Amino acid sequence: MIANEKHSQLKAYYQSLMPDLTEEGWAICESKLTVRKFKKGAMIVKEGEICKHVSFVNFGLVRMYHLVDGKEKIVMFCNENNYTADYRSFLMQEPALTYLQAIEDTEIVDTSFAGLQEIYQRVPEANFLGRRIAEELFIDMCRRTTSDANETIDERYNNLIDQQPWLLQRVPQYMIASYLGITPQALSRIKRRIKTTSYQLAAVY
Amino acid sequence: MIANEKHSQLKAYYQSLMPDLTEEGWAICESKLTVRKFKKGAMIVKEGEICKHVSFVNFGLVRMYHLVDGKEKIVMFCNENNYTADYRSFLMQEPALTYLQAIEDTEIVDTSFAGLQEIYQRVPEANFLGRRIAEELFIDMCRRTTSDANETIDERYNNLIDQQPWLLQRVPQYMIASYLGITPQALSRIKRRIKTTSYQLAAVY
DNA sequence: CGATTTTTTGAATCATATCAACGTACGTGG
DNA sequence: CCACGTACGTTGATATGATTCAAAAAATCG
Repeated sequence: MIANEKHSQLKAYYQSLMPDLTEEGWAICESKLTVRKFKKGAMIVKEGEICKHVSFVNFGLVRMYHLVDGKEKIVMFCNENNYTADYRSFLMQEPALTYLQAIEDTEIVDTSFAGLQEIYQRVPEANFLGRRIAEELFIDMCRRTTSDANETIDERYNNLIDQQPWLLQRVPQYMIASYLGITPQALSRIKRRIKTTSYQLAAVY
Repeated sequence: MIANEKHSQLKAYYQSLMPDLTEEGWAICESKLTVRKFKKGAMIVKEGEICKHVSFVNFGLVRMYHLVDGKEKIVMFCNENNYTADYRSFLMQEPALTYLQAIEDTEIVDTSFAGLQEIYQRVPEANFLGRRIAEELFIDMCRRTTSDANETIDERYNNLIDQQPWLLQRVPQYMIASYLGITPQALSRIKRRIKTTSYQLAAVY
């Protein structure tokens, strides 16, 4: 079925977190899903709106950012096979403090707040899933905070090169800079510094 | 009963999050609880150890901090009627990246990792609780991140005065500075700046 | 190819860190 | 009760690193 096709990635994701999800359980979940597409640059959530869905990214790339004094500060990027949302806004059903924007052509699978509550009620395993998603998000945030606290900017940029090299391919540098919490100029200077440093290291051998 | 006495605050907390928790359910939870006391200055969790419990604070005050280049960076304070833990370490059963220290004489109620898994299995509502706790932690972390991203240090100090005035009473200034991510000297200067600014404002009236 | 966007570079400026010294408060032992 | 030591807070001088503003160079796209 075509409907199945659209949700196959999400089904795999569910099954990886809930190994004993039944077909009936999945059918209930699937009945609550809707698919949306966004062109590159389109806004998915705007500050002040309530974030009405949690959205699983089938393909594409989404950035989450704050707008402060007219300047963007990127909080995170979400690529395919991850959930994206202003999860705080979604959970509390309060206005979002952030923007979510597709920065590539993007397809997402939405679950509404009411739909998720129904899933929690009718599919007992799903509370486990909800717990695991919140825990994962929390752990990610810890990682980020720890890295901000413990690492120099040079180290954080190097880690990004190691751990998310695809970001450098898919995202302009000024967004990387924003994500690292510095200006594009500062990042440019860091790159130069790292390049010359690694030449110096190479010369030692 | 004396045992009940020690857990009464936690029971109230559970009931606030799980209104339909049965007495049987609570009894199962309670059978997994243990109480520990720490003198002011005692370490609850050290970096490199696995955080074996989530701990509900009956009374006292706990700080969570990183040690980086021999310097402490405080991440959060936990006072009575809150959970404290290196929750990342606890969830993943991996070595902690942080320290937890009692900075007042403190009494906590522990739930072990194994104990919590058993609670999740035997008390269905508890998955909901676990989800809510993870969600709460996540939301708190969002708040913190948002505030770090959007506010000047002056604003963050002012917000702290408004929102957690008890911290100023119970915690030395150099810890507040560490929590705000600045040196004690910088905080001292901020205080002076704010004082003179508010005099100037007062003079307008 | 030309137009626009993105990145790089330079110089001036600002904020905070750092180093060092001094002031203050508190508590303990003589 | 006072004197001293320790811990905490304040203040000043200097250094460091990032930001800002401005402009040139490079890359991208229609």
